[in-house]
Amino acid sequence: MQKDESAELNLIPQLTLDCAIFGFHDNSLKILLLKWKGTEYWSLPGGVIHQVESLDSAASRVLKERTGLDEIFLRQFHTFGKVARYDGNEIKKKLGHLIDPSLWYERAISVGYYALVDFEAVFPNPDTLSEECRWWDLAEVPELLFDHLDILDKALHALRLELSFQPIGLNLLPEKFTMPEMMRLYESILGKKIDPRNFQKKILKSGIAIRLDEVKKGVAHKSPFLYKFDPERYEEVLKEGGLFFI
Amino acid sequence: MQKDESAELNLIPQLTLDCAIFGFHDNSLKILLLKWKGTEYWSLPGGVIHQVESLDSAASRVLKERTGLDEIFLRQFHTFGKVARYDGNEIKKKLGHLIDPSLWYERAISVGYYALVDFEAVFPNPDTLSEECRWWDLAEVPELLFDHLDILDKALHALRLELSFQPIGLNLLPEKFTMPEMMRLYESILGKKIDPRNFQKKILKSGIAIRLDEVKKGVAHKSPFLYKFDPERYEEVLKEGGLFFI
DNA sequence: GCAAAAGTGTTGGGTATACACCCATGG
DNA sequence: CCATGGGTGTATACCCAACACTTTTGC
Repeated sequence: MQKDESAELNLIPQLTLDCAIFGFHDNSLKILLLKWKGTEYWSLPGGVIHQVESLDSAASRVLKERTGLDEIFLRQFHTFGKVARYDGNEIKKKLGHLIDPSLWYERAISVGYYALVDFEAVFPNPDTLSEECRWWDLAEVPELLFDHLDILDKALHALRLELSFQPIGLNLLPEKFTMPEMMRLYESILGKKIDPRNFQKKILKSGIAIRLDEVKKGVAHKSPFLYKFDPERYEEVLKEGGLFFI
Repeated sequence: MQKDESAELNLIPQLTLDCAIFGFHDNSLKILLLKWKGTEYWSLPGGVIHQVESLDSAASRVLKERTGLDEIFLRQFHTFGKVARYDGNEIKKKLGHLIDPSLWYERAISVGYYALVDFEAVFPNPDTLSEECRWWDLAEVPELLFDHLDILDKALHALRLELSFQPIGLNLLPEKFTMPEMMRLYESILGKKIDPRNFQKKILKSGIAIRLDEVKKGVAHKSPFLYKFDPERYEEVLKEGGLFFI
């Protein structure tokens, strides 16, 4: 986007943001992606920053637009500032029918956010340049435009690092959840297997989750108990030094 | 700074960077600050971003200018994007004699970096708007301009979080150092006391530091042994899951 | 009844913590 | 010789990892 145009629209020039929106469903971690109109190319949802809004508000706005959710758990994790983040030729070739490449030749710096949302509560919503917005399993992510694979990698890395200090479970799981669900959430973020006995012991000892007098019905096999978080205790444990699963 | 001027100078408009440069000396953590010409006000060193350089290169450039050092350990930690980061009245009142406030009324977003340097190797060097550049003990930091106290706080917080995963010691200590020096470095970052016996055990068992056949002379009291890092082993330990002192 | 997933306890090894005294040096 | 900080070992508690079988349910 050119400066003149940015100025007209009251945008901060050459600055954008991109969001890695994570959800959890079917025992695996998902990421919300957009498909660009008339192409087979996908990217992370992103947006511009208005002169009158903070970076955080801009990210909330973008998330609200794509997911319909307010009060989303959002964390800024890195700002991407290489000189050649976009390849002019790539844009001309892949997106030339959609946007005027001359407007996109200028360098852009992008602030990366990751978001954790309740999969069930999201209504995915394409933006003006995209025709589809949907969840992808992390293991099956298609080729992404620009440097969005880098951004996604770094988001995942930040998520792993902060797993011990952020209320990940509270934001990615529904209000009532089972212990195996929570365990598989941790497994999919960490990329490794966890022993179910040790996991349960640790969670229950920490007190962050409480067993309800209720089991999950309608599933095959033995009915698992349902749990809910104790948000105050969760916060407390994270502040006291974290919840490590290394 | 206004867009016209940015364009002339080939700068990215409305985007700056600020650096929290940490050193370690006299058993305490220090931060490098600039004093603005004709005032008693201090701030973190910062700079602009040229169209033809990456964010990381811009930060390296600023650091080279302020410290004389190349190949500095630098980490981006957060981007500060509130709408009203600068207070126009504050600038007019405090810095009106130095800069034209009309040029600074425009909002700026700042990318924060922290740097870890060998205190002894630095030659502090003021920039064009400052008359002094010197180290301050973290416990005695004066009032800072703009939102630089926030930035410093967040830098320290990031440093603490990454203490277990980054080669902090290697970058903040001289080539040969004593165990109590290293211990007090950790103490000053974490803000708490560590047991010297347990500290030594842990460091030596990890293998990141090797005792030399040499003691530090010319100090009062018993001469402490000197150690040096084993950089490969240090990297290895950090990758394997970190070096925790919680 | 059988396949699939849930639920559950114990033990051994290792790691973190707590703790106090002697030693070397400079002044 | 004394004040100061450096150097060191042990005993204990806790935590974590390893490990396998029974139960429940849907099909």
